[in-house]
Amino acid sequence: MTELTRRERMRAETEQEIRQHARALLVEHGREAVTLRAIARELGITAPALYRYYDSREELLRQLCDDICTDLAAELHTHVGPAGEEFMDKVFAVCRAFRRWALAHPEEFTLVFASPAGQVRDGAQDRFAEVFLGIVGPFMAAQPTTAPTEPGFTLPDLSAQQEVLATAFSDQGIEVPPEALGPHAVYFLLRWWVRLYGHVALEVFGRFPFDLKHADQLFDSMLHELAHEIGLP
Amino acid sequence: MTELTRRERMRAETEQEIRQHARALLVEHGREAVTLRAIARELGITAPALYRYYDSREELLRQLCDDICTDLAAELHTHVGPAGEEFMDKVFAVCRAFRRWALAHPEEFTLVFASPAGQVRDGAQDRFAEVFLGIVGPFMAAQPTTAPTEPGFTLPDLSAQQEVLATAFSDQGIEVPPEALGPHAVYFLLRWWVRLYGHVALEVFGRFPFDLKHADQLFDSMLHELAHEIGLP
DNA sequence: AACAAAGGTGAACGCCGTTTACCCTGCACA
DNA sequence: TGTGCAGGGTAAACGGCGTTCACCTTTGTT
Repeated sequence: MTELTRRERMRAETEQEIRQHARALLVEHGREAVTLRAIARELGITAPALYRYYDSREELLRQLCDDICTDLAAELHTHVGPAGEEFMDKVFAVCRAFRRWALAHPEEFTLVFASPAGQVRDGAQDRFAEVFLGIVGPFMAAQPTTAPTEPGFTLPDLSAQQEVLATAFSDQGIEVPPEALGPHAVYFLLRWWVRLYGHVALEVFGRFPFDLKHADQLFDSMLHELAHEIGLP
Repeated sequence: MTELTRRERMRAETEQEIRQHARALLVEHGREAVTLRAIARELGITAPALYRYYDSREELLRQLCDDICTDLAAELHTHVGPAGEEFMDKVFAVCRAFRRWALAHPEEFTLVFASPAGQVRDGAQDRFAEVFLGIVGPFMAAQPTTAPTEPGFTLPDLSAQQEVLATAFSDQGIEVPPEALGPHAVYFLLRWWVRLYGHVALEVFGRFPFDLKHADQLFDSMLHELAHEIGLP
């Protein structure tokens, strides 16, 4: 049945426990509280023992970042739902789920989405892109066609991104017809992400210029605007 | 001439030096490196001496946050320029200056614009709003009229924000005619900030779904789009 | 049965924020 | 003109941190 030796099982279990407690510390007391000694204390072992599992605290945080991405991806896929429903309903559902998740998990959001470049990222950047494209891919495949932007606008040069996007999708086994990957589509994807991220981050960090009640309404307005811009009601 | 006693001059000087070194540490080695002991070392004094100036490291960071806001505001006001030029040129100049500043000072941007709610903010939130409104106010006063949004959209309820905005402006001595503060104006302000912040933060944190060359082009497209939406070419 | 590796320990090093007790020194006031 | 006191500094100490090292026990393999 299980090909694992006793030691390997123990190791896997401990590893799991480490991540769980690290996650709990992050959620409840913030990034600074994710401390090797605190984790060890909760596990009933000593801090140096953790070095059998991770090379440093930094690496543990990277791992944590990865775990969060995985969970977030699962959570969001939940809201994609079956293939039946209306296209925009699904997109809206995923966006709203992202906002809800971010507001409910500010510390995790901060770690994953607002850490300065050199720190946690590096490997996690790919992980994040993977999650993002995993969510977005099916939509781009299903999207009937992208409304051309109004004449008079010169699109920025996004040919490089088209290719990156195409190979990323095929790497992940997501089939997206090439005609759905025109420059308009890429451009629109970026605009969507900018606004979604912008609103959510501002709300999480309390950086709107004044206290917003009805932030939900503002968020929904933004979604409808975006939908309008690709030609859907 | 100077009403200050010798001791007061010394104190002011030291205070200044503390801030400078703290700032340098932040810029060069990140938030975690802003350490009481490190600052003291550079000043040639001992760490406990700093408690004559700040109650805690947290408070020092808050103060630092304030200083950054002040400098940023000055920097941005530089780009507002004299009253002569074209309206949109000025708005664009300020937005581009903000992006340049953020990319050139990622650690400072992170501290001020991407710290989870409870931490640095609290008092700094007002400070930030002050800076934001100080920049935005003159534009809203000068703006001819706001193009109504397309029919079929229901604006979110922003009446509370209208009032907050109005009193904030008058508190700061900025004269904005009440007809420039309609719900459309407030709504448009928020959309602008969401997109500006969204793009800049994503770029600073490297959280676009793939590596963007030509991010400038994307940024400029966004600006032109926004200008288009209030009815300017 | 012998042995090597894995996983744990305790002690130590050098950081850190913060508190405490103490010491000068410049300033105000008698 | 002295006197006292507050302001700005010190050293020492506490507890917590990441990390390293030497060591010891358990486990799996040969």
